[in-house]
Amino acid sequence: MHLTRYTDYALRVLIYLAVKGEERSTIHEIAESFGVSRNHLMKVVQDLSRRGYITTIRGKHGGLLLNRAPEEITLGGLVRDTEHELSLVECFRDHNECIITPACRLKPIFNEAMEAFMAVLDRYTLADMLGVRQQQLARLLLIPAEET
Amino acid sequence: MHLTRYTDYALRVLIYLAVKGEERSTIHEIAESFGVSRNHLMKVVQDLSRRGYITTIRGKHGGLLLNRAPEEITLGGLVRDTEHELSLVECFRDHNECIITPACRLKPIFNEAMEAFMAVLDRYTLADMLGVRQQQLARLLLIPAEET
DNA sequence: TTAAACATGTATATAAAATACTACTTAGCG
DNA sequence: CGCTAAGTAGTATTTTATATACATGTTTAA
Repeated sequence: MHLTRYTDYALRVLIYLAVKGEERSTIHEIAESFGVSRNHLMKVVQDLSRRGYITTIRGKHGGLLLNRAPEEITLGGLVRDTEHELSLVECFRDHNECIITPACRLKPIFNEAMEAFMAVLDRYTLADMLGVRQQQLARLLLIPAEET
Repeated sequence: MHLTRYTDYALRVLIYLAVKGEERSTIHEIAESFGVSRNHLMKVVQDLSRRGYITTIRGKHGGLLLNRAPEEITLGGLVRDTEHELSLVECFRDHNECIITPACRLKPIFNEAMEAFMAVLDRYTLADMLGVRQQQLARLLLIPAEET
């Protein structure tokens, strides 16, 4: 049971952008920072852009910026947006062939568990990710200190 | 985000055995009933046996029996036993290379979410799976009605 | 008008999971 | 005593999802 790297990377991009603040960041720079595939990050970035999380600016001196306040980006929302397959077991999927489905009580129980999981994530926002640790994060990401 | 079929099948085996009650069931019969790989089920059964969930009897007229009362088998326990990889994102694993881990607040949050998820599963037992629907389950599984 | 940036589609590689295969052990039954 | 139905165990193969790479296009500031 785990989330995909896709979701993981989406979170990292948002954290990076939030730490960097007003200044533009490039995909290249973020990929370098985390030591992950630049091409894969591109897909993630496009998705985040299409969904309105970030703004992308093409051309020289282009880059990425957060498009929403960190306080308004919930973890739950993001996970729901980027994790396509949230179906825990076969009976949640389209091609379910489990014969006991009509009488089985597992589905509602797993549903309840899933909701409890998401409820926790809904309580936290990107702003909660930073907080007092913003400076430390900036250092780890090799982002020059902001003069805030 | 989903559980493996391995866990799914483990649950199905337990449900089958619980519905069948006192009578022995064979792996073959269970695999047929659900239309799943007999060989894969074998691994699951061995695992359930090693962990004390079920008793296996070799030889002619052998088969499987539940080794604990359905009321004492919790969903949470089973999932923890059969789902080996409960690490949601990279920083939960052994070979974590995410550079912001020391300052990152995601891990404790995901931990909390995971605990909320498991807490729900811990509240339900195999007995809850059957309840009023036992007859219907027996019919779906093509198990001759018990004279209870 | 060029270079730095994002955009898009397709192809390949990797890793995990599922399944299949093979050989073996146990135990009831005739 | 030997046959057969059942579980045991290890290994190999296939499948699938995910991740990564590659190739090419588009935008825009300098």
